Amino acid sequence: MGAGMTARARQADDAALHAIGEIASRAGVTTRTLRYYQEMGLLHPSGVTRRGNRLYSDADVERLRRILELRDVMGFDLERIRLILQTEDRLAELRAEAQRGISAARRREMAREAMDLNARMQYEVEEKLGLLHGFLAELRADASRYRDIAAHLDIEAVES
Amino acid sequence: MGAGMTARARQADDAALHAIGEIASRAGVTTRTLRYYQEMGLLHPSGVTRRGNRLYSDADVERLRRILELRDVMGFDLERIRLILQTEDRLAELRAEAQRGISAARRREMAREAMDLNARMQYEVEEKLGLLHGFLAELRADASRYRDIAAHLDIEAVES
DNA sequence: AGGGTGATTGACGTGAACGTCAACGTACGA
DNA sequence: TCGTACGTTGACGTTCACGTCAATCACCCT
Repeated sequence: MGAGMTARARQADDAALHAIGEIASRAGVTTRTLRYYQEMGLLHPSGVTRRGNRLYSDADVERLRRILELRDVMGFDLERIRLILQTEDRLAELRAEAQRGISAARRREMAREAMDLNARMQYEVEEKLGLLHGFLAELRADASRYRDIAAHLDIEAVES
Repeated sequence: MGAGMTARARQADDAALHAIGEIASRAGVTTRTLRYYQEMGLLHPSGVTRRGNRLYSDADVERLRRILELRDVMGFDLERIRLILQTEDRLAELRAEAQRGISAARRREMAREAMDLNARMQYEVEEKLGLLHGFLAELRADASRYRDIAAHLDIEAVES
């Protein structure tokens, strides 16, 4: 498809779809990463040109942001991220109603599953927050010790 | 050396040296990891038997804890961790006095280097703390939405 | 009509952080 | 004395998360 279409992406009905290169550079990753995430079942572009070029929606961009957040901030591997997103997706389907084919029992199970996952992740984040606070305290303590040393060196400098 | 010596490690002068297997299992890593860290210049056992078995001191254990903290909490790679520990080590040497061979200018440079590194790391930790707080907020918001869905499902259950 | 740009699908390569295996040595308890 | 447990040094294997390259295709501009 090439460039130039960027400004004309918003045609009539489709709400702003973007090419892979644009999405990648905006997110600070390579196009290879996006293809790999698709291959891993993490992020499927919501559109495609007749030639086969991937088209990403704003929702896709948001999903990518979530993936990178889980990867960089929490340090999860891609399989873990896939499971998390999968659970969230299934819950989103629940909300979307029109899920008449799913039994009430199954729906309650899905909701419980998502809530369990959410609770576990909250616990992990809180734990990590505690560790990070401790680490920050260590750093500040080190800093004050460093200042003492620097002061000592200054005194030596004056004496000599 | 084998087992059994564990309790007799504290002989006369050396203050409690432990075998690699004990250290590894206590830290939740394998012995391979400890050997790899030595190979990478991250953690050198402070003792060794005449046959060649590694002996780790309590200070070594503390250093290992630092390494795993930097690896797991901050997500740094081993090279980055090596540089951090190296800078801290040099500063510790400064404090230990008896560094008459080092010029005042060099000592001041080392102190400044350590303080710069400390400041950069504090910034990174604070940044990560911010991201984690944001992530936790997302999770809590999700949780309340999930509760709504669960409540809705309960109402349906009552209706049916 | 031709060139530049950005996309596609394979397929193979790579670096980090270990895992695993072979061959060997040694101390301890029965 | 012998088996078991634990240690040693190579050396090769493995997984993850991409990087890189080749061959091809389709727009866009001049």
